[in-house]
Amino acid sequence: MTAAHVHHPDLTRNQSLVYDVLNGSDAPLSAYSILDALRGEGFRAPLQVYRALEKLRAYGLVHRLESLNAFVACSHPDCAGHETAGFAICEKCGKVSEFAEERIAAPIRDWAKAEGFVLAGSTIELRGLCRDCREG
Amino acid sequence: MTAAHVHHPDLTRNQSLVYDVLNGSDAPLSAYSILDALRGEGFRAPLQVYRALEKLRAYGLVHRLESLNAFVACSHPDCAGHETAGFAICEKCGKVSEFAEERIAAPIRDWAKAEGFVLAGSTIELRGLCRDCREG
DNA sequence: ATTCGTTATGTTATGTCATAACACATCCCG
DNA sequence: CGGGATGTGTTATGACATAACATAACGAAT
Repeated sequence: MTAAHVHHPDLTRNQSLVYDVLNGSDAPLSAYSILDALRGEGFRAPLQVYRALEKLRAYGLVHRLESLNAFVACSHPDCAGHETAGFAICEKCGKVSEFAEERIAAPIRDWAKAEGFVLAGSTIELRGLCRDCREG
Repeated sequence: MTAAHVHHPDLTRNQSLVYDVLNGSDAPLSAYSILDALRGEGFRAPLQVYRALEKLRAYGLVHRLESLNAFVACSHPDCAGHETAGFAICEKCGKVSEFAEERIAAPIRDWAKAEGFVLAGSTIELRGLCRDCREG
């Protein structure tokens, strides 16, 4: 676990294993990929992964990418407060950049307020080519 | 077909049936719900639905909601040009409001440009309570 | 230290969403 | 009318996610 994430309970063994796999990956991973990566640690069933992911997401350590059905470790020191985090997904190399831009989040909150929509959460995912792949 | 959508080829029978089901629904529908709705019209297999949806999305008549694994008819007269449409999904009544706010799209394009990210498409989905459900 | 509620885990089975592969039909255009 | 492109039907399979139930570990209060 990184020193930056100090605001959540200690992780259980399963949670820690799942987090480490995600944190060590360049690209998002599906739950079943995580399962395969942890068979050597005794994992046998999808629920072992999904239950750990559920907790890790609640702690703000992991995000789900809805457009990929996949998961990533949070790249920010204190993510739990970022209700409107966004992700830029490179369609060539698969890497994901997480951003928490107030310039993007603010107009969304403003729109919701003007509409009378009580905002509980958001999914913001961009697809395209990252700088490296565009140049390559 | 609505008079507003005049910029795409005529729909085939399957495409038209799928579009009508979506257009007549208050809330997003899964592909399998659409399939069930069309069994009386002779639909037997998921592919019949998915293939129609694929075309309808290409025409800009239908959107996919990634966070729900479901589909909605487009609510705008000319949606094909809206690369950064967003959706507000009510978690109580299930209704979806589509929006195409330049105030939200512009800062996303700006961020992408500053990052050197070539934007190909985006998913913007908000979860919460719509005005009606908040008041109810 | 024992009881008891809460949380985590293991396991099997099932449910839900989506596509591969192949065959056949239809349409349109030259 | 011939031939490529597109649409359709069907079977089978792959990929993602959860229900239901049993057992175990933990932690606080007595």
